[in-house]
Formats: sequence, structure tokens, C-alpha cells
Amino acid sequence: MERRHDLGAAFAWLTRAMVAAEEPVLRAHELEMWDYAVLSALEDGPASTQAELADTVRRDKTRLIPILERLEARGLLRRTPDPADRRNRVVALTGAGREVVASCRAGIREVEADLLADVEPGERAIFVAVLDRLADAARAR
Amino acid sequence: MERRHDLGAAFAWLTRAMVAAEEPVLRAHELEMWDYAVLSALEDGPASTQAELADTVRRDKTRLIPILERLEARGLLRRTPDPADRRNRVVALTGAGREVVASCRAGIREVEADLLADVEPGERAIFVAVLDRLADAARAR
DNA sequence: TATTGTTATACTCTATAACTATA
DNA sequence: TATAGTTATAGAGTATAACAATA
Repeated sequence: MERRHDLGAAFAWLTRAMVAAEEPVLRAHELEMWDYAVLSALEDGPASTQAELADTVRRDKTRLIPILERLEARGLLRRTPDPADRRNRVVALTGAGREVVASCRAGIREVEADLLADVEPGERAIFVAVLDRLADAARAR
Repeated sequence: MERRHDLGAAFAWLTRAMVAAEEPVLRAHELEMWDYAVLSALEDGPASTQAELADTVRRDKTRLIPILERLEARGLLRRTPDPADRRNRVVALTGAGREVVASCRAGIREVEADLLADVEPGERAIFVAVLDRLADAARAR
């Protein structure tokens, strides 16, 4: 192993770089990073409780609340009481929310393409595939 | 592009996972993460000013100070006034510091090997190489 | 006047505990 | 009693400004 950087350091620097590079895209949609993370998590389907949503976004439930209020006030998502258990509020994307997150992601895909522009296509495909698998594994803990 | 996760999210999750996985290694040496980052940065040679060191570690000079004091008190590094410009203090690893950081890195290499254990060697080599290049580029900004 | 290292202060972010309403 | 959502509080982490010493 004649590697130069620690993996952890490399991941940290790239996280920082991506956050900075994506900031203009998010700001164009008047979204904070965590707003985008929440909307993004809801794309696959509604969350049946806020606690569950907090868990998938890796944020505790108390910090999630101001985010949800902001996004609901803008009409990007809806919180509706669950008739079966009225303690729960199911959180779902609205049509407007779906549009915003899709448009956001398009911008972010461009930023990602920029980052990978100098990597040869074959290596790029492998890199992205391995990264995705590792991220899944890391997330599962 | 039929990718599952945003690159930024993947990097962020992996950063978090690596920090958590490396924590026991660092604690065994009674080091905080930033202690290790500083010692690590000094391995290539002394820093001619604290400001320069702060810059390479991506931490501002004021937050660096308590770290340096802690490490100096433990005899892992030395701050000596620069005779040419007495405002500066050059920061250098001691022998003990060099040993600690080397032992730490060995442990971290094991953690990294764990992370990559399920990736086939060919893909692993490409992944690590690309990651390293991207990290360099991200750092250069 | 500008810069290095340092200290002090204010601010943001995060974690924890406590409260309510349902079950 | 236990859990979902909410609110309030305390702590850690961060950024900014001010200071003394040197150039």
C-alpha cells in the first residue's frame, strides 16, 4: 500500500468540497443542505413517522422539526396525522416538492460531473459503483 | 447515470463511518482526531509557522493552539522560535511523536482494509487511486 | 503598517432532558 | 407504562475580533 492520504481524510475533504460546490445550486432553490436531504429521502415514498424520517436522514427528531416546518410552510411537503395512531404524522412530498427536488438534483448531477470530469470513463464507472456500495454498507450501521 | 446516492451524501456517510471506526485506534493512543491530523501533517517535515500548519490542516490558527499545547506537553512535538523572524514558531515532530503517529497509522490501515475487504482487488486499486486524486484536487482549492 | 501567536467573546450547532398527547 | 411530536436548556464546536510582540 503506497497510498498518500488516509481514506478518512480523503472522504472528509471531498465532503467539504461537494458541500461548497453544491451550495449555489441549493441556494438557487432557497434550500439548505438538510432541506434537500429531507426532500430527497421522501422521494422513494412518504415516511410513516417523523422519527423514522429522522433516522433515515441521520438527524435526531428534535432538529428535524424546524426543517419540516419550513418546508411545509413553503408547500413542499405535508404532515398529516395517521388515523390509525394519532400520535404519528406521516410526512409526504407535495407535487411542488417533487419538482423542486428533481430540479435540484439535476443541478447537483452537473456538479458531480464536473468533479469527475478528469477521470477516465472506465475508472469513473468503477469508482462510482464501489463508492455507492461502500456508502450503503456504511449507512447500514 | 443510474446512480443511487448523491456523491456528496456518500462521502459524508463514509466520513462519519471512518471517524467512528478509527476512534478506538486513536483513543488507544490517547489522541483526538485533530491531534492525529496535526501529527500526520508534520510527518513530511516541520511547519515553519503555526499559520501555515493551520492552513494545511484546514483549521484556523486559534483552534490549533490548544491542540499544539496538548501535544507539546506530551512531548510529541516541539515549538521553537525562528531566529530569522522571531514572530514565528516552527513546529516539528519529536521522536516520540513520530512513533505515535506511525503506530496510529498502522491501526488506521487495518480499519481501512476492513472497509475495503469486500471489494475485489482490481476495483479496490482503482477506487483508492481515483479517490486519492480527487482528494488532492479538492484539497487544492 | 502588517503579521505571528495568543486570548477573549459571541455565535451556531448539537445533544439531552422535560413536557403533551396519544396509546 | 411507553412512544410520537414538541419545546427548552445546556454543552460543544466554531467564527470573529482584539491584543502584545515583532517585523
